[in-house]
Amino acid sequence: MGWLDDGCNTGLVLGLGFTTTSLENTSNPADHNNNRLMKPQIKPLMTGFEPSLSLGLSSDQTYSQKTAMDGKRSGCEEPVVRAHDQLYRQASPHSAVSSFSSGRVKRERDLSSEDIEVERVSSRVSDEDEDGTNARKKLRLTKEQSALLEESFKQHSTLNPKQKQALARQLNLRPRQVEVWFQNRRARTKLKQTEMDCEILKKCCESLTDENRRLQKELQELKSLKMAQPFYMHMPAATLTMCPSCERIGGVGEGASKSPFSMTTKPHFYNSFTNPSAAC
DNA sequence: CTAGCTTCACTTTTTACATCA
DNA sequence: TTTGATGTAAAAAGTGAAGCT
Repeated sequence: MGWLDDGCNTGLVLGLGFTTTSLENTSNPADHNNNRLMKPQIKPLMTGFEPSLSLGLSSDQTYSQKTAMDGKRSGCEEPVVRAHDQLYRQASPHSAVSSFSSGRVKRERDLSSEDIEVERVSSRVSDEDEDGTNARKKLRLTKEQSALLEESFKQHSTLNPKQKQALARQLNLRPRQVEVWFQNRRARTKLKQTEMDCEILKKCCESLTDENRRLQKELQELKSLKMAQPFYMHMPAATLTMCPSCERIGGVGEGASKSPFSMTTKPHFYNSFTNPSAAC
């Protein structure tokens, strides 16, 4: 980051520091599985920012496109269901066939006995489609199902097995489907949060850049002032002190505060680590 | 140490919708 | 105006790894 350099070679360093905590913890504090959300791989955005953090501008476009699309879609909360989709849902109310074919072996291995039992009960269609093929079909959740899942997600971002079972029964879905929905929902939440964090960081970056420019300019002005005043040149550096109370530069001895060279404005000895408000 | 379970990150597949010729 | 092809975003689901008990 070039704008962090001390371009004047004055020995003065303008530092940039940034620490923050999670802006929004979407998980429920009471959730028994909350600690899992703090795994190392997701920590960076949850716990702090490294000074060397770089921002990718490409995400800007992605973000705007996504939000545009979101807006577009949120405008019609329930997308128009096409005729064939309607038919599919109506003719096959147990449309939760999903991808039973390809992943079946593994999933049956992974399923708990309870899940398998529910699977048998609520497996709402056979593995084969109406046309007899074994093509993978995917469920589109109904508006009601999505609403209930969302409601449940607001209460718990993760589900324990009992909650999962109950919700699956309530929605007439397989527990695996509920599990997948929550998994994807968590991922989307995190992605959204990441995009928001990215936007905030970009704004902070811009603000810090401006601040840096301003300070550099101020530094230049001070240097030229220094050059124009031989009095300072002849003064030993050690005799220039900053009065802690009036924050004026003075020399040794009384009357120093009355120096014609006293600072009339507060100097910007600003530490971004302790004064982040200047940036954000 | 191992097994079982859960979650996550990453990926693939399917669906819905917009646009254009 | 209608229709089919195509592109794209979102959602559902698959897979493997890692952490925990």
